[in-house]
Amino acid sequence: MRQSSVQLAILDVLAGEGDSHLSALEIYERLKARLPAIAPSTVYRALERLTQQGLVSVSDMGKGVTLYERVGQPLHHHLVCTGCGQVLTIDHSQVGPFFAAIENTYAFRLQTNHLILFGLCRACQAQSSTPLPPEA
Amino acid sequence: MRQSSVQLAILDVLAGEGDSHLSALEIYERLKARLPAIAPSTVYRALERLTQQGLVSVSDMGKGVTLYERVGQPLHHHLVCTGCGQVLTIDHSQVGPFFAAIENTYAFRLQTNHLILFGLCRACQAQSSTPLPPEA
DNA sequence: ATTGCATTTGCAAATTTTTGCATTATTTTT
DNA sequence: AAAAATAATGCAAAAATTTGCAAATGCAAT
Repeated sequence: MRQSSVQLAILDVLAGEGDSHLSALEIYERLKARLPAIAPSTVYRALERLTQQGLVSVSDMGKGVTLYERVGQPLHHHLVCTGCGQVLTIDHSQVGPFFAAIENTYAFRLQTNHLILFGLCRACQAQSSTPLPPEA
Repeated sequence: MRQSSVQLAILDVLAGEGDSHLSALEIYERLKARLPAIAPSTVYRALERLTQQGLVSVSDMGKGVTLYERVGQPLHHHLVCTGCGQVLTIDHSQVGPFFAAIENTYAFRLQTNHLILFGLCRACQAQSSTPLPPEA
């Protein structure tokens, strides 16, 4: 794998946005400022390589688009509430031992470093078990 | 949530294929036999509901498409090798305790019931650390 | 059975993502 | 430094997925 200006620019864009989650097309838009002739497919392919290299993580948060984020230390993961859309960030310490166990059991070297788990947050659990009564 | 013929038909199609992984469009094709006027968007939306209900699981295996599978007991998960594409199936017993810990720690009720983890299988690990020498 | 309401569906259009291929860059070899 | 080999890029087209909206359907309460 060789040096790619696009990859560097993508990392820079992600860092510039405070390492928040951006979609491929959002990254593409921001990239056009410095690389006017860039094509969307190039962004998709560069993101794919960055992901393979472990520099970027992919998050399908249940929106209609895939989001990308720069991988930094410490690693983190997310819980996404399917009720209210809230996103909780969880520390890698909760996940690391599980990953290690998988690697040992299956002689597998994990590249996934960013887990997205869906479910219901406490508030939405309460709401779904006790539906709101109609207004008095 | 009410009764939907499309949802029932989808479950039937998935069961008929031996509960293998099918893409939304593959399901759509098979559905057209019995529901000639069905639209792709209907399949996507029905799959989304089935997923929310925990009856179907979603797998992005790294191909260009999302795959769907009927959820059955016992639950299982997958390790996908990014080197050779091989898919290992792992038992839920490896994952259950981890899920339970997350639920307790964050008062979160997980709906995710099918994990896809990427990495390198043993063979591909060996290959990547010791690149094959050119043929003699 | 009929009515009223909320959900699901089909269709068309918009978006997002992937793919094939020729060209351009970068690295490696000579 | 050239040449050869390999990987990245741009472009256009294809494929996959999402969205808006009106019509159809299922459910519950008459």
